[in-house]
Amino acid sequence: MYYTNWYILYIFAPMTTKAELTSQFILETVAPIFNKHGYSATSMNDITNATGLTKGAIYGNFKNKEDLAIAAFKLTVRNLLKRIAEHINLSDSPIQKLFLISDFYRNYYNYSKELGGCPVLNIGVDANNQNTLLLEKVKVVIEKIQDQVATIIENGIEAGEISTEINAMQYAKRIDTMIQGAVFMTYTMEDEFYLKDTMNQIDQMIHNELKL
Amino acid sequence: MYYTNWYILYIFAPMTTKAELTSQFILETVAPIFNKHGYSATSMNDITNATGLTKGAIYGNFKNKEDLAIAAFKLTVRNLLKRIAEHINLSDSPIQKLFLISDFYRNYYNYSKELGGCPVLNIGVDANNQNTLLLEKVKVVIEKIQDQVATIIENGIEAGEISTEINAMQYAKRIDTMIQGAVFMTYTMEDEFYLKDTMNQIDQMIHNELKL
DNA sequence: TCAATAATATACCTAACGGTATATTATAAA
DNA sequence: TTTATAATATACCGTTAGGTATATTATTGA
Repeated sequence: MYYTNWYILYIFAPMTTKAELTSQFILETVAPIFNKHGYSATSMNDITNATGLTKGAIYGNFKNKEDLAIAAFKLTVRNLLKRIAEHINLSDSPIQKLFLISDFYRNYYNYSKELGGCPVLNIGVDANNQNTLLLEKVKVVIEKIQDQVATIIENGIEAGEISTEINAMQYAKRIDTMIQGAVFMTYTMEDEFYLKDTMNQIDQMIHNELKL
Repeated sequence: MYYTNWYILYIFAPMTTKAELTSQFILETVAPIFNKHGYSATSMNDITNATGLTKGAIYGNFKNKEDLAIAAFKLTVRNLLKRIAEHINLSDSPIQKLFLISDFYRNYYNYSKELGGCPVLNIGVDANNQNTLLLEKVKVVIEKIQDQVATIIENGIEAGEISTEINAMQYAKRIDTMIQGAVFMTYTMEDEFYLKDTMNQIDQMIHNELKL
């Protein structure tokens, strides 16, 4: 089925070609599917059905299934990181930024459900022993997040809000580990308690161990 | 290819039929494959190749792929739980049992690699939104583990080793959540630091918050 | 308006999928 | 040793997999 009424979109994005719009549309449609079902459980048929497009359109815009999966993961993560960054920037204080991180993940269940689950957890586990390229992308994302948290902690130390005794990267990793554990438990047990309680635990940790 | 030299096994297990031995052999061979690659990424061809048996033998002993996957998961978990129980029983003191739990997971990376990864994490994520039956089994396992940890904490309270203020189930869940987070991070980042450091963190928590 | 080209649909490829009916062989009971 | 049955191998089923060549349509620039 051909479609011609894409001029509406074109008005708002005059620099993009039709193929670019199609690519973006495919990615946005497909990203939550890959995230939910995993790489090999997502078929090209699922993709054509969900988009209403044909294989010609898909393969005209993406080299193959793997290329599409990687691009979809990147899109999901880009949106997620942007959202986290926005939330963190609600305060200028490093220690408050830390509390804003836990605050973000307090409501992460509802938000991430729209993404088809937590992309870091889902693709991380799915890609392990399956897809080296995809796993590498997940690693980079985790490192990026940890670096950001570590930087906040370091800024907190410099600002005199956080104890100089603290190993910034160690605590960044601890926070990230606890978050991922809580995300896994909440999804597997279908119970938000894990996310909520773990965020309380992180807050408690910030208060008792980091804060001066 | 038919095989006739199974009498050797038969001597040591005289009560089992040939089919039971074959079933067990299939399960032990297949369990790590399912665990590693997930349900849909594991094909019946993978299974016949790994076992050296044919589809006739597989489908003679198992109803279908799902039945096989569930049986394989159960086997892996049974062995895992047995191993944990053995380790916990190295002490009679509840508080020492808690330390033995973190001690067990300190070396969990090497052990679980033999299983094809952590079955709770891998199958938990893999089965989510994919396989209801399998997900249900994972839930039961997690509940079982948490109940056991909670019971140990309660025994610790009764024995006067642990503060009466402590909510046993809450801390059981916290410990479990932190462990799963660490397992995920260690596998995804291929870095044992996460498991080691998180176990130190749990020990610290037991010392500072639970212990009287 | 018309040609050139970009983008998508259609039809089809081979291989692999899970699963099954049946033939063949191994084992057990007499 | 023979016969009944349990267990496994073989050959095959229809379907779906990812992917592609080509036809068709949309869009662009002159």
